[in-house]
Amino acid sequence: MEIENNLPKTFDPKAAEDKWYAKWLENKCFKPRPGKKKETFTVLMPPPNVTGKLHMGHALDATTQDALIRYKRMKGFETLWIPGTDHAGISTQAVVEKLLWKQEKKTRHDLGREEFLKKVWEWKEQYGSEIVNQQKKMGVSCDWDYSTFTLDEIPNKAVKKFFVMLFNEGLIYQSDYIVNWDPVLQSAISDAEVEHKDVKGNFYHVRYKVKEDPTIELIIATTRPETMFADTAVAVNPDDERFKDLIGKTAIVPICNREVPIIGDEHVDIEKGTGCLKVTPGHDFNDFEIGKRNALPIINILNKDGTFNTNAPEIEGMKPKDARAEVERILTELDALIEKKDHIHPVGHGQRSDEIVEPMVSKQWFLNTTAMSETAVKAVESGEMTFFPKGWENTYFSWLRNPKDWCISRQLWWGHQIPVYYCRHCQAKWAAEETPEHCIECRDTDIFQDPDVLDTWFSSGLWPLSTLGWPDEKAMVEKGFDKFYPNSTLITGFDIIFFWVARMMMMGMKVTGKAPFKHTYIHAIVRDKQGRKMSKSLGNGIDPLDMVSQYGADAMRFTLAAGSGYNRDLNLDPERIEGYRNFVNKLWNAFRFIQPYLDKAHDELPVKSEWHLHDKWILAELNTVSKQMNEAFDVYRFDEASSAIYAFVYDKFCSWYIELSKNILYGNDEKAKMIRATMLKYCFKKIVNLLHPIVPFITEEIWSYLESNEKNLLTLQDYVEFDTSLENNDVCEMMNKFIDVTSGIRNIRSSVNLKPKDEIDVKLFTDDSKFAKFLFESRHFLKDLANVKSGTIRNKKNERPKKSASLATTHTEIFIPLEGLIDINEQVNRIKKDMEKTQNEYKKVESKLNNQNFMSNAPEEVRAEVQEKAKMFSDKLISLNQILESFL
RNA sequence: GGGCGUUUAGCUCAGCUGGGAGAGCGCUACCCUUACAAGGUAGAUGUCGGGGGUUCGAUCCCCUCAACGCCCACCA
Repeated sequence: MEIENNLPKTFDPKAAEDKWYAKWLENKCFKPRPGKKKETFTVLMPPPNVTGKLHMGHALDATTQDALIRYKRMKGFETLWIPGTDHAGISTQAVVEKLLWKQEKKTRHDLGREEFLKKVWEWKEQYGSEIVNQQKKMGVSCDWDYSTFTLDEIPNKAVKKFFVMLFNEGLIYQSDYIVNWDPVLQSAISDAEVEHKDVKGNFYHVRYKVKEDPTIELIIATTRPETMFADTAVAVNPDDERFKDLIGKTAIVPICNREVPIIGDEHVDIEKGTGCLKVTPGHDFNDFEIGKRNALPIINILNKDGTFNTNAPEIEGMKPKDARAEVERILTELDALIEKKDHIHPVGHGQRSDEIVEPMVSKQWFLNTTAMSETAVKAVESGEMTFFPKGWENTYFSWLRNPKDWCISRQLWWGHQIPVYYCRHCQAKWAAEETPEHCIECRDTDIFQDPDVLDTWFSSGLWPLSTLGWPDEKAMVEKGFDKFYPNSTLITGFDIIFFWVARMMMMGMKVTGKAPFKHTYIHAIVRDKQGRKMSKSLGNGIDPLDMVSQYGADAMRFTLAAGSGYNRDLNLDPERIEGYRNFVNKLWNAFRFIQPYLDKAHDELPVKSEWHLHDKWILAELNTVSKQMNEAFDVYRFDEASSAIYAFVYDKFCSWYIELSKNILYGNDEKAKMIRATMLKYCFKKIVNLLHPIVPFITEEIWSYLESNEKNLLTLQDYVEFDTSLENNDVCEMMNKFIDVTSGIRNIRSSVNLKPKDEIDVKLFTDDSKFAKFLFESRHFLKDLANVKSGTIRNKKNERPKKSASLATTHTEIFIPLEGLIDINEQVNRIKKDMEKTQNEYKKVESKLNNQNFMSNAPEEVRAEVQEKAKMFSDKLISLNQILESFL
C-alpha cells in the first residue's frame, strides 16, 4: 500500500515562526485572561538596554520566562508578562555622544543640555526598539500593551514620588563625601559599579622629615606618591612602640614641604607597610574616615577629568600615570625616595568605562538604605520571597547585611533629573514632584533644578511598581496593580542580584510593605563551550538570531531550556543546537507518519476494554512524563522537563509505539486501525501540549492539523495533568521485558552479521507465564521489529536447541537455530563474557545478603530489592549455563 | 582576607532525603527497511579529583589536601 504524504520531509521553522507569532498576537493570546485557576501569575521582564542587541543572555532570559509563562497560562492562571526597556543612562549617552562627534565633530556641551537630549530621544525612537523585534523572533509571549520605557511618564512620576517621599523622610540627603569618581564619565558612580582588578604597580618608600627633630626620619610606604600633594597628616598606631612618642609632632611632606601633624589612629596596621601612613583624606576612602576622626583638612588635587589641578603645581595638567613618574623623579632628586618595589594590588575600575576610578570628595546625593535593607533581608528570611536555587540568598544577604549609603546622583544628562530645586535668592532647597514656579520659602522666581540625574538603577528598582501604573491611580486601576502586584516570579542572572533584585526588594517594600515578587529564579550565565565568557574581544559570541535562522527558534529554545537548571554556567556549543534541531525534526517526521491516518481517528478515546496492551503502555508512560514535566516546571527545572519529554518521544513513542503501530495500520482490521489512529492522534495531542512551553512554534503547527476548530489554538489549551487512572505498572513491566527480548534478538542478529532482510526462526524460553502470555499476544510484532518469521515460546523445562546463536536476559532465553552458519567459538566466547559480567554482579548482591549487618540494618524494601536482584542474576546465570551446554 | 561554587565517559553536563554509575553530542560496526540518513539497529568507553573518616553500605554525609571558577572587601 502506498501512503501519500505531501508534508515536507523536514520541518520549516521560518514559515511556522512568522505565521504563528502573528496568529497569537491577532488572537490576543498573550493578554491576561481569567483561567480555571482563579489566580494570577505575573512575570516582569528584566528590561534590556535600549542600546542593546540581543545576546545569548537575553535569549536564555526569554526562553526560561516564556516557557514558564506559557506553562502557567496553560495551567489556567491569569498570566501577565510585562516587557519594557531601560534608558541605560551611561551607555546610551555614550553612544549618542560618540555618534555626535563622528557626524558633527561636536560634544554634548556644544549643543547644550536641551538640544543634546533631543538628539538622544531621536536616536532612541529610531533604534531603541531593535531588541524588541529580536525578542519577538524568539517567540516571547508578553503582553506588549504593557510595554514600558523607564523614561515614560509613569516611571518618571514614580521616581519623583519616591524621591520626594524619602527626601522628606530625611533618607535622601546631600553631602560632601568621598565617592568613586569615573574620570571618563566625569561622574560619580556607586560602590556597586566599581570592579576591582589586579594591577601591576609599585611600592614606594618615601622619607618624611620630622620638624621638631631633624635627626628622625619617618619612612612611609605608598603606592600612590602623586597624592602627596593632598596629604594633611601622617598617622601611626597609638600603640606602636616605635612611633608613639612622635604623636603630636609635625612631619614635613616632601616636594610641597607642607607641615602636617603626626597623629595616632587605630586604623594604622602596625604590621603592614612601614607602620607609618600618609593621610590623604581627599583621595582615599580610609584616609577620609581618619580625616573625619581627627578633623583634618581636605585638599582636592584632581580635576573632573582626572588630571591634576593647581593644588599640585609640579604635576598640574598631568594624568595620574605621568604624574606618578614625575613625582618619582622629583623624589629621587630630593633624595627622598628610599626604595621602589614591584607590587601587584587591586585597583577599582569603572564598570562602564573600565578606567581607574579616583576617590574624590564631592557633593552628591545619597540614599540611606539601612532600614530598607533590613526589611529586604527579613522578607527572604521569612520566606515571603524565595530564591531558586536557594544558595543565591547568600549573595543577596551578604550585600544587604552590610548596607552602605547608595550614591544616587550622576553627573550626566540622559536620565531622571533629580527633583530638587534651589532658590538663588534665599538659598532654600527642596524636593518636589511637580516643577515649581517659585521658591517655597521666599516665593522668588529665580530658582533652578539640580543638574544631576539619578543612577539608572534608581528607576529600575521601582520597575515592579511603575510598570503596573504606580503612582498614577488611574493607570494603576487600568493596569490591574492590585491584581498583579506582587509579581509571581522574577527570572534573571546572578550578576544583578544586588544591582537590581535587592533594590527592587528594598524599594518595593518601602512603598507597599510587600515584597515585589514571591520567587526569584536565578538562571545560569551563558558561556562558550570552553566555559569562557562570551565577549567581543574574544570573538566567541554566538548571535541568537544567527542560530534562529540556521536551526529555528524552537531548536535554540530547547537547547537553552535543556541546559538550564540550577547550574550557574551554561556552556553552549552550537552543535548542541544542531542536535536539538534534529529532535524537532524527529517530532515533525513522527507527525508525518501519523498524518495520513488522521481521518480514521476519532476525537475521543475508545472504551478501556478496547485498548491494546501497547495502548495501555504508551498512555501510562505518557502519563508519567506529564507528571515529571509538571513537577519540573513548578521548581524551574527546565532541564528536567526537557529531558523527560525528549526521552519519551525518542525512546518510547518513536522507537516502540510507532513501530508497533505499523503492523496494525498496514493491516486490514479496520476497527483496530481506527483505534490505533485514535490513540496516535491522542498521544500526539498530548505530546505537543507538553512540549509547547518549550518549543511553541512546531507544536502549534502540528496542533493545527490535529484540532479541527482553528480558533482553539494550542497555546490556550489546558496543560496535561497527571491522571492516576492511567497508571499501569504491570503492563509497563511486561513491555520492558518485551523490549529486552526484542533487543536481545536484534543483538544476536547483529553479532552473527545477519542482514536486515534475512528472516529468522526464534525459540524463546521463559518461566514467567504472565510474560509468556504477553509475548504470545505480541508475537506478530516481532516480524516488524526484528524480522522474526516463526518461533516458539516455552518454559525452561523444555530442551534447548543445539548450537544456536543465543542470549539470555534475566527472564528469557533466546535461541536462533543457525547451525552451520555461525562461528561456535565466537558464540561461546560471547556467552562466557556475559557470564563473567553477570557473576560479578551476582557476587556483589550475594555478599550483601550474606552480610549479617546488612540483613539486620538495611530497611526492608532495600533487602527485598537486593534479593530480587540476586534472583534475577542467578536466573540469568542458570540460563547462560544452559546455553553453554547446548554447544557441547 | 571573607564567602560561594565546581571537579562524574573524549566533550558538555544530570544524578532529588546514602542502597544497581546516567543523558546528549562524539566514537565503532552494519543498514538508503514505505515517518525521519537532520535517520535506524547494535556496540565500546568511567580507580565519580587525591587521602582519611562515619556507615552493613558513600558519587552522595563529615574531615583534609589539590586544582579551577566566581562574588565581596582591600590602591600602606
